[in-house]
Amino acid sequence: MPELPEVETTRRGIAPLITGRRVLRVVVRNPKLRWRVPARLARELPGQTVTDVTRRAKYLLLATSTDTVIIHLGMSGSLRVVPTSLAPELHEHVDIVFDNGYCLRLRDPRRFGAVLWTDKPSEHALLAGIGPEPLSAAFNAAYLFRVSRGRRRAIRDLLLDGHVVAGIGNIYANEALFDARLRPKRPAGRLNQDECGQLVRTIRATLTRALRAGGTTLRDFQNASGKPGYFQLKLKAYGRDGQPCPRCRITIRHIRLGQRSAFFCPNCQL
DNA sequence: CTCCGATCCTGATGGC
DNA sequence: TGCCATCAGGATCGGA
Repeated sequence: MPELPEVETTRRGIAPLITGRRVLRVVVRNPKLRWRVPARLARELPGQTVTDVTRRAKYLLLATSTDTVIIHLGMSGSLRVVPTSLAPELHEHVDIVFDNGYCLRLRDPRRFGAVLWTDKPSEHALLAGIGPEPLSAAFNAAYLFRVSRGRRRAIRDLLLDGHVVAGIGNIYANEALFDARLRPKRPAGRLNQDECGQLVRTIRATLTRALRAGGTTLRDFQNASGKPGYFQLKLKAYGRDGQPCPRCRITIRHIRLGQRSAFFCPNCQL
């Protein structure tokens, strides 16, 4: 489940390999992803040179002088730079072929990902309105306190809302709440300023540590070199139901919150 | 405005 | 052994 650390790990892996490379062609073996891969992509991109590889929330943005390719890894997506001659495997749906014999290859078994084209990224519906990056100064205690006022929804769900804060998925939301000693279902509007500050700090720390470990690999995630991340070894709450809390040894509990799992220690998270 | 459920998809897993 | 149901979940959409 690529969240911010996994997408950023992917960005760092592919950026040095494709920046400055000219696109020869785009091969779309299966256009049916979360949204249909636009035909315009294969028409417009050839001949253009990748000038920049950036990330916003969980979106990877490949920029040329005039266009931007938007890539989302969904739940099961991964990107690798491989020799163009290497035969694609099942679920390897899109290649962006470069002038040096290599291509950027998207694998996405569950096809929740996306490959889109835009010439005005700042106005694109998916990118406009995204909340602040959690590792930026704009995401701070005052901001979280302000946007959570009057909200009755569970704090776990507020953290998953990309319009509130970018790039956090279920794994890191649960982990940050564990470290902040806050229950996933606490109504967001009930957090005081100190708790908001604490949560901002644990979100930052969790994402930073995950980034250092190369992300979390539960099943599908692999970085641009095909290697897994290692943060799953450090998870304290997520997926650990029935096992002892690393703080107090009480058994970690699993509940269903909305449509998703939540994990917490019933003793030390309030 | 806010919130929640439904939706898209495939592969792994567990029960019978 | 095989079959079927369930679950994983990012982000949008529509309706309450």
